Amino acid sequence: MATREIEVDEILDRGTIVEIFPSREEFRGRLLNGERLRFYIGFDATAPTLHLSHAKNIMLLEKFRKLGHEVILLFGDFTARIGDPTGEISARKQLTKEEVERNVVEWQRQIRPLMKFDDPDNPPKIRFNSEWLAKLSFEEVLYLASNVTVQRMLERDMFEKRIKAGEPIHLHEFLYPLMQGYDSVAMEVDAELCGTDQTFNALVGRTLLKKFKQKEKFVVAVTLMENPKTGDLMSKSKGTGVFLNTSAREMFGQIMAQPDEMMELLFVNCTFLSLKEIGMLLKSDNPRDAKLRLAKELVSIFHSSAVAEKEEQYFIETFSKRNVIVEDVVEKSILAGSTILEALVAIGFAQSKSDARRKIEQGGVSLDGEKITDQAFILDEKYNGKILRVGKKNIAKIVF
RNA sequence: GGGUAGGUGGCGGAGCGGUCAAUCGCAGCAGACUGUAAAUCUGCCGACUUCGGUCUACGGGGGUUCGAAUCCCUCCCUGCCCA
Repeated sequence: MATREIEVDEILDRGTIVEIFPSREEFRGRLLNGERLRFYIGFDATAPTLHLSHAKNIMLLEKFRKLGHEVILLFGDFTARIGDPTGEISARKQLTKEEVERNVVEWQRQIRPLMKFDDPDNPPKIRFNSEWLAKLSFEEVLYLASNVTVQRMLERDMFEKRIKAGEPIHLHEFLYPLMQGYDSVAMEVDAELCGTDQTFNALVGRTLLKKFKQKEKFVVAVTLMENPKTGDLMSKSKGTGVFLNTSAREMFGQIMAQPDEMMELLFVNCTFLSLKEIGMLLKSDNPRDAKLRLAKELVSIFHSSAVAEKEEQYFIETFSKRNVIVEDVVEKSILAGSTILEALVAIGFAQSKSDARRKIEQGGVSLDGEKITDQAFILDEKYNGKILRVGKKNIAKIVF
């Protein structure tokens, strides 16, 4: 059937997939010959917050699931103890079973809009790699390790970089690719989706699977959410992330705060718009309009189109026209009689009183549009319902 | 095991007895300009403060000194070279 081919090619060529091992053509052939393949993607579930990069991967996996393939979300609860070698020194704290379970519940809640968990015919599966990794004996680990050479390990760019930079590499970090590789063996998967930074690990898995089970595993390397201009990844610490567990309003704002050069990546990987339409949007006169559309698309996916519509209006009024819609602002309750300093800290608009002081001194704090200059300003009931604004982004209606 | 160079704020990296809450760069915050983008400019960037100050900080501990991030002892950690 030609329609199937078109579907498959769309997935393979959209741009999300960067590289396929051993080759795109072999993978395509297997996708088209009617067999049901087992896909998996691994997550480090140490943090309960997901961002769009996770979303992108899950959206891709969902496409394969819809084609009828089996998909597994693997939570690396065991590998999380080491952490993928990124430069951090020591073994990470082991998460308790409860913490892992809580994280998984939280994850599912956040990705529910992206994947049909309750599909009766082909539900996605969730697994944990402690299931097999925690059981390996030292002997088995040795055997595993005997299949990979130090030279091969040193090929990994991260290790190479660290050697060049004179940074330590701990021996246990070498085990990370082995463990991740063993996941493939334990689950006997046909394909692994991974970020391009994980290709090495995934390929180790390919080697192991071939050796132990005489099975060909495809490695599908997926683009990273990397700023094409600066090379920075979307990250929390740089404040460039778009997080999935936020309100529609915050998400809208986070998208609008994205650099222009991120738009194409986000459109292609995180929306369902056609490449043609994306191309047209990116050519529009004011990049801001394309970004508004992007924000609306994404908020629609994670919340609803009605909410997205409303948030767009809110955004335009509040930030473009600088009107404040009083009824529509988040309420923050504070204690009557608090000083402005205490209140700013209490509602999270300042990190400390010192920080709050600075913000006031610098003219960043206003109440109902009037700048506050007095640090000793007292907030009491007569200000109930007034709008407190700190900087551009922090707006709240204060209630007592 | 031997030698050698190091461990400073979110990161990079100065300082090597007082004037160090610690030069500078990045990141961050506030303001101006804007499209909650970028670039640019200005100011800020440990905490508390009755704005006089006070407290906590330069791997850990101990010491010398009126005074230590800076000197000494000891412990821990890391790179590199040799074995």
